[in-house]
Amino acid sequence: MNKITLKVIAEKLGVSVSTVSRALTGKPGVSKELRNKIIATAKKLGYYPDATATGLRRGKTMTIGVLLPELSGDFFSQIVTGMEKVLFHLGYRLMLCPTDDDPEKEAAQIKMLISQKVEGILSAPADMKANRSLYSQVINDMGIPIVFFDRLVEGVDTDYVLTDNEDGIRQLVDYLMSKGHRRIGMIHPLKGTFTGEARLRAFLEYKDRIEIKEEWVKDGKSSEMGGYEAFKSLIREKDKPTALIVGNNLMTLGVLKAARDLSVKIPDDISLVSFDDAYWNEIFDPPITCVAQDPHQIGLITATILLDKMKNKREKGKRTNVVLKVRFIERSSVKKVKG
Amino acid sequence: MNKITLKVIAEKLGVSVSTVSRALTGKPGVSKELRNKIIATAKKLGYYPDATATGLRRGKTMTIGVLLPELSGDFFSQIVTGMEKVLFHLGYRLMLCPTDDDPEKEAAQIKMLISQKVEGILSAPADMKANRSLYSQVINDMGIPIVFFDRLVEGVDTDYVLTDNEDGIRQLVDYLMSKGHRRIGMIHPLKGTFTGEARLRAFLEYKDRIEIKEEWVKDGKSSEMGGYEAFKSLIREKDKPTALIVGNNLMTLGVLKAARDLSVKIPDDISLVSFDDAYWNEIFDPPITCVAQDPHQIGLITATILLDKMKNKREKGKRTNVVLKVRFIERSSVKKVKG
DNA sequence: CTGAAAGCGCTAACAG
DNA sequence: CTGTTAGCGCTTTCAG
Repeated sequence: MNKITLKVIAEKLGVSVSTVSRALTGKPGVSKELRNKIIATAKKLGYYPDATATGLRRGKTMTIGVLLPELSGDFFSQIVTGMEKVLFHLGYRLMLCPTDDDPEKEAAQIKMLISQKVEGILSAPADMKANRSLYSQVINDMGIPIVFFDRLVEGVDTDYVLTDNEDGIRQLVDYLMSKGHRRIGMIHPLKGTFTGEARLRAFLEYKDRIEIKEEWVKDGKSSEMGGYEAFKSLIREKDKPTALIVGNNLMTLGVLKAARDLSVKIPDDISLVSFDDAYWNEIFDPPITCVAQDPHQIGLITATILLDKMKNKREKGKRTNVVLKVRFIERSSVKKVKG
Repeated sequence: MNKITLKVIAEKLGVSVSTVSRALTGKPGVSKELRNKIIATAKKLGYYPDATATGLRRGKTMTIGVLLPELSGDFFSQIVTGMEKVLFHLGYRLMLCPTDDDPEKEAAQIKMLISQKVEGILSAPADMKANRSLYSQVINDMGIPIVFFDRLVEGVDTDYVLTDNEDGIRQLVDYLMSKGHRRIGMIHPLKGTFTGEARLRAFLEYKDRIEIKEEWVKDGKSSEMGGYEAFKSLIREKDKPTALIVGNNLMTLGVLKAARDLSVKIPDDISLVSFDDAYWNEIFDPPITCVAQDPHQIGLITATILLDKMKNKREKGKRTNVVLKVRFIERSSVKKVKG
């Protein structure tokens, strides 16, 4: 049960360590027979290359760090699945780092990834500004390529894959208006996050065309629980909006639960539209009208861009910035009202 | 922008590398002042310890491998969140490895984890038997502790945290019987997986007490898509069961979608119960009766057991085997019928 | 085609 | 309290 290293194999075969290394890593410079013999005994002995040694020697580790708010929830896990799909076959592993949308935890994770000598980082940053200098340091001083997805940090010059949040919100509001709604509320994603700010801002731009009371706008904290609470307090107002925009799919879940608990009928008592689709949105009664992103696709694209950056590290100035459109899906969670 | 290593710091301060190492790792044997000075300049210079070097030197890496069928889906991501909760604060990182329930991919991931020198592995194995000898080799030859969760591999002697699948199925069937159902079908999780086999087997034990036609039992492949297809083909039978057990929450989603697409009314046309709860189960119309696991809890327990194994590596014989009970939740997806 | 040698950055005896 | 030394296992010149 002794540890099997190159040296052990080399001694067993009476050759040198470097030859064994070359044979096993598929490098040229070993006769075919010798190579096969080496491969055979490596397998027989149960040799597993030591990634820490390789990593130390080469300064690279074949691992990609992924920073994201949370593992649970449909949206990010779909994204990660997409990333994994493109990266796994190329031999890369993912190191997933949940930040809980806490900039300090995010910073700790970033430092950890630096220590790990990751070859690249994919990040949906916790906060729009908090770790700006750390991110810049990673890119410039450490030379680790970063691609942001879903969210970004202002002032950090790098590639990103975002969704057109403004357009998404506009599609939602315009639709509601077309159905006669003029009094609209919103439960938006966590304040401080890129998506939270962007979606809220886009919504508030309608303040001259529709009625938006301050009490109709709540921070749903991006979570089921937050959406649940926000809806409860919003629906308690005597003067209610006729329609509500919910800023992501987790919060929609919470809102629906709250509506059920309080016997609020959708769309009769209040109309509802959601940013993000989800498998269950179509099954609910009523099915939820929404604008849909394609998280799996986001993952694929983001990973592909990183790969490209890692390959062509020369073209320093090049930036790939993608902004994806959402898809509007009309279902039955909005009723027509008189202006 | 040169790489900052212990050596750089040492030279800058005119001390030796080992002193710097001791100071930075909090080991005794450095005067308080010197230590502070070292810590200060390390920070000023932007020093990040090289995990590959530390890992190589110590043979340990502070990382835990997690093998699981998939990242997406509520169940496993909740489990992982639980694991992360206990492991992160102790300085461990998780390396998540999706297997897609494919034993070959699983084997590749395991070998990768060995190479990575992980300190422990948490696994929901892809197949009940496929990688038995590899798992045993990891435990015995490599000395890497493993804890199985949700599923296990037969014949691999190690700790595990499972759910009482048999009891869960029994509660479901008994409940259906109490509502008068005697013709029951099942859409079970992927054949070959521990949970798939266990839940199916438990169900089939009722074959003398209720009617179970062969066409009423389908493999839903553990996925939404699989559940969707299975339900479609099942409901097409002229002779249908009066009630259906769906073997996990992803498949339930698919079944509900199919029911909607085909205008099959639940519970009027067919009654439904589900293994696993989910946030949305309560919101659906009708809300779904089910037996619930607590995935977050599973994660916490599994991680805790692994931690314990890593600490007390001496007690080789000790095994912690947990079997968790499910919680029955009655909602409205089953109607009473006449026996 | 093959071998010898020099480290990658860090830790852990062992001396002093 | 601090420094010196010897590697961890691997890759990569540089010779032959």
